[in-house]
Amino acid sequence: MAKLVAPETSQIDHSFCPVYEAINVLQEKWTLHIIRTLLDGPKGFNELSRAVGGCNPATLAQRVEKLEHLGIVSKTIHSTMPPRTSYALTEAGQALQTVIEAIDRWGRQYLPEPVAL
Amino acid sequence: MAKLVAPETSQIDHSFCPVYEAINVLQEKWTLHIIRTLLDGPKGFNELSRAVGGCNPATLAQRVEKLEHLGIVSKTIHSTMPPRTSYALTEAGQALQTVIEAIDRWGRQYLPEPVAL
DNA sequence: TATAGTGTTATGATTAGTCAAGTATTTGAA
DNA sequence: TTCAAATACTTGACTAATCATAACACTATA
Repeated sequence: MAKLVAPETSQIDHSFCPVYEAINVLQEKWTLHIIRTLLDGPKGFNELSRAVGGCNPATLAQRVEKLEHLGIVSKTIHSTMPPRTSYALTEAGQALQTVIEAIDRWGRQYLPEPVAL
Repeated sequence: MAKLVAPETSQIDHSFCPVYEAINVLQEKWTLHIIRTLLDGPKGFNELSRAVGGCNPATLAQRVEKLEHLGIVSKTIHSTMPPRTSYALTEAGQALQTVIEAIDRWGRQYLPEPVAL
């Protein structure tokens, strides 16, 4: 799995760059949507799914697990049967509000119309 | 950001929400890396590829084309043979610096160590 | 002449994401 | 009572995205 790194002449060293890592975390599909939704307050799984809009449960479960692992989201199980869970942002997750706000401002200014692809 | 308090309803209208669209644009793999790299200044294709680090040329070409279409990146062909091109950020692209900076600050504060997956 | 550079595009393989359906249980309505 | 809907996911099959690699035409340097 370890890959031989190209000669040092022209390759940039990403060995540990916080911005690079942060971008890698946030760039996964649905991640930013999930965080934005949770900025509104804690939500259960299906509630989150509906609010995010369009993410299928398999992907959502995987994303939420990874975010929990990264300390961005916390999961609380209130009762096992009937199942009742809630997902909330940790401090690190709340701190992403500044990122979402920056995206929000940019979007309002530079995406005034629906994007046709 | 407007914190629309949705007490019980939980169904959100995404008909046209600039933040939602902006997130969709920025969440695609390599997009933020490309923009961050170009904040450093205009680059040629291979130069960009090296600086971004790890993106394969097919994907990079596709991303860059989409970003050009969205008015975030501009492409200038200086000569066809030998090929010489340069990719640069437009005004809308430059405006994403605030987003990258927010991610940067977050990363430095909350990702102090390499993320093990 | 040989090697490395330019900007792409083509290939076929791998990985990531999607879809529909199912699990076990309770709550609320008919 | 019995049925439908809700809860939080999981599973397996499928498709779309991304991957590494190589090719192309051509120049500039060694």
